[in-house]
Amino acid sequence: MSDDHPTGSEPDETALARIETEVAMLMRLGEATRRATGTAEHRVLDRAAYVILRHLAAAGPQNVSALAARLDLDGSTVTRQVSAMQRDGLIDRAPDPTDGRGTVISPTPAGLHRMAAVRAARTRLYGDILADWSPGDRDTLAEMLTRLNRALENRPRR
Amino acid sequence: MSDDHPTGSEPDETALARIETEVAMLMRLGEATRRATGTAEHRVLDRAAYVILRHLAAAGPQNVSALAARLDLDGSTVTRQVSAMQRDGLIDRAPDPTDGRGTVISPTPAGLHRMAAVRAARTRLYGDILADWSPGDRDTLAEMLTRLNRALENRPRR
DNA sequence: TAATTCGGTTGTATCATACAAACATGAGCG
DNA sequence: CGCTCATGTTTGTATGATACAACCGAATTA
Repeated sequence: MSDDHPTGSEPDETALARIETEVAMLMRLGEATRRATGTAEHRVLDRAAYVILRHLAAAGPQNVSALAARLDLDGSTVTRQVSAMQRDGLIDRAPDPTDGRGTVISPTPAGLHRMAAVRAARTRLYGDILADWSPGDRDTLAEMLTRLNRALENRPRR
Repeated sequence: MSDDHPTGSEPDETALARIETEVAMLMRLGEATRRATGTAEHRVLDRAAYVILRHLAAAGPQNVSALAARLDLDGSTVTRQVSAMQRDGLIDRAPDPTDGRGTVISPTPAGLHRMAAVRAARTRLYGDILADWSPGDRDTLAEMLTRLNRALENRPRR
């Protein structure tokens, strides 16, 4: 690659282009990795189901809209996700006592357990994948990913 | 792995767990970001269509199987993707002269043009999102993402 | 109280993807 | 050579993830 631009050397533009490239690739490979994390017995948690559980565990029970906003998903998508998760016993829905319209979603013990299992499996997988990385490099990667996500979360919305 | 565990503070395990968390989140946010890159006129390139074009541009024309292996996709998925891309004039298919079974996929000028446009738009978007990052941090992020992807590509396959 | 907004659900559509089966072609072997 | 097996590709079918629009009921507000 590295099509030389006529504007002289621009290391910054190059970094952005590389970030763009690698994020796109990570989307693909990460998807494949996710699929690879499933074992026969316990169905793989959906992309969204997993992050929903993670978020409920981290930030406490909350309603559909809050989840949708946080995960940048449409409300209808979250509704369907939590419906499926309720069917599977991963979350509970209860009417919001303070607002007759809302329903509060909370993880069930089974949901938390499943989430932890998936998380452990994936963490193990990353341990294998990054087996030959130094602790310092792992820390740097974790740090950079965290900062990237925070930046993405704060991006100006449509 | 090294003899991790109860050696007091274990920054390494924490780093892996954080990486796992942030990759999962990046999958979600990156998806949203991708959708946000589309303008009304030109349809957003699919997740796969974009990486297929990128790969064809970088590694030259190749057949369905090679693309599938490289992108960790099922062959049937690639077939359908390239069918759609052919319909849209983004790629050409020609019988492989050296192997009657194969078809060689190559990007069309229109496909390359579209790819470049999407790439530019996304790079610009990342420029906005990372506006307040130092060039050094951007380089570090790019570097870490690249290394992560290389590690994912080399992961032991099923 | 009527109008409006807000939270949630359902209807419908699209895309992304996989697995299995079918099919054609190439390769190796008796 | 002709059979068998592997390989490249496609098609059939299923599932999942997701959005947008339309809708309903409750809350808020003018």
